[in-house]
Amino acid sequence: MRLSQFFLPTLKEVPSEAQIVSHQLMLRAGMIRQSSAGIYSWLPLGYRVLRKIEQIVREEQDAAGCQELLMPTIQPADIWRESGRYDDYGKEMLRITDRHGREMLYGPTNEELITEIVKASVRSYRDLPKLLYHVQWKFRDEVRPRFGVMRGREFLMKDSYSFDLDREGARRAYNKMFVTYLRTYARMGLKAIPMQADTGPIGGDLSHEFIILAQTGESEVFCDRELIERDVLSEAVDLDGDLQPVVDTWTSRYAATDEMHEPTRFEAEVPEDRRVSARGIEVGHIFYFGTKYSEAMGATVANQEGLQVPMEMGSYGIGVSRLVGAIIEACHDEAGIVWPRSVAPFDVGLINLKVGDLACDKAASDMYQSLRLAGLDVLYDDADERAGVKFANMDLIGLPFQVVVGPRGLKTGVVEIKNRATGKRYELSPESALAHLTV
RNA sequence: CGGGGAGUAGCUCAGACUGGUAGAGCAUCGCGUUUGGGACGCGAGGGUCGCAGGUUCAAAUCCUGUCUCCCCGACCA
Repeated sequence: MRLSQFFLPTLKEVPSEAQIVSHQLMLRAGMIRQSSAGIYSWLPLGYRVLRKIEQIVREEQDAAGCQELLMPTIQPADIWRESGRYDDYGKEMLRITDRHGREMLYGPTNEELITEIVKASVRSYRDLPKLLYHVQWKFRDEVRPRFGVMRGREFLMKDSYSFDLDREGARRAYNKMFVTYLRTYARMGLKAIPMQADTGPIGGDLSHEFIILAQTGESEVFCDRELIERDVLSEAVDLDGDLQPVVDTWTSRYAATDEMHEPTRFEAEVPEDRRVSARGIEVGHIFYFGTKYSEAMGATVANQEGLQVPMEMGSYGIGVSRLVGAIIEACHDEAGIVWPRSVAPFDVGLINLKVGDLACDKAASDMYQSLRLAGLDVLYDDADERAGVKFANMDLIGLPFQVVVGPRGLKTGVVEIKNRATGKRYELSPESALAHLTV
């Protein structure tokens, strides 16, 4: 993509409404624009990141045998009356009346709808287990939306639902999602720590929040350093095998948010040098809630004895749009965003320092071609701007690598590669620069 | 939902107390000088001062109402 053609409205100054760094940077980097309180448009750069995150989530869900479908955003009130949540959910649920006076709502979550779907088609234990998910916009009419996409009213969420015959089956599904979540966050360059959680309005008695550590996180968290140091992706796990031992290694170590924190237990269980107290952001939440919905809504299957039993259910959410903000909270510096490679909107930012200079234009354009041929996503700054502006903007949007083509380097036949995360620069021939970036 | 703050040019803000017909920096456009970390000079364009009433000869400014946004708290992916 050529920068001269890309819709990237960056801001030099910090808009006054943005208080936290991820919100400020998302506005400044031209990723989002606010439409109304807690509701945002995603501009091209932001949307690229959102889709990258969504794709990682999708791949990991698929790998766990979770099947993607898509449910509507607007739901009928009836099924929520059936579950008993129509009144429980309160004003946070956006209620709508259609032209015929039918009561509808913009879904804040989908337990009722998915239960309705599965109930209609699943009759026997032979049809179980089932793991289903979708990635879809939700609306929760928060009293106080804030922090940009971190607490928006409209947000993109991946929500999965498990259906099993019995508790053991449900536990297997829960464990599968537990492990899958760890992998999902790790692939985004995040350290996510599962912590025992309250179940809130979803209900149920087994639940974990996934918290990532970030200096500007909303809640205070306490955990064993050992949990942070684990390299999740290097641990090979068989998702179809028994995952309980894996889950146990995580849940046996101390990890708690401030509301669940027990200082005495913390000090008793964790050696002093491993005690971490930090800030955290909730980026996922998993629940086992048994037959709460299946019972209320009559979602039963015939078991081996031919008896009708309510299905055992769980639900599993990842805040996809929140993750965009959360990753920035965890990955930024003075100059701007520092994207982990896996979610970066482009792999490389190519800067032509002197547009109009024949040698620079040729070298930059050749480099642009080669990088793209090598399969990289490149943002090519071909705009006629001063060097300072180009550097500042490229740092702001945080692409993992910058390739700088300028008259100074070309004199000796080199281009410069800058690693955004480390700040290190390397002068290399165009060929070795290419090789360096395509390993 | 309780408490607080703010709406003036695309962005950041001044002007309001003390009413007299709107300003700066940045951004944009033109010209020139610059050109490896957010340049400089000259010139230009751009605002129903959130909206609706009221007071007044006169309202961005005073009064009333209303809408929106932000912050703190209780609630949440």
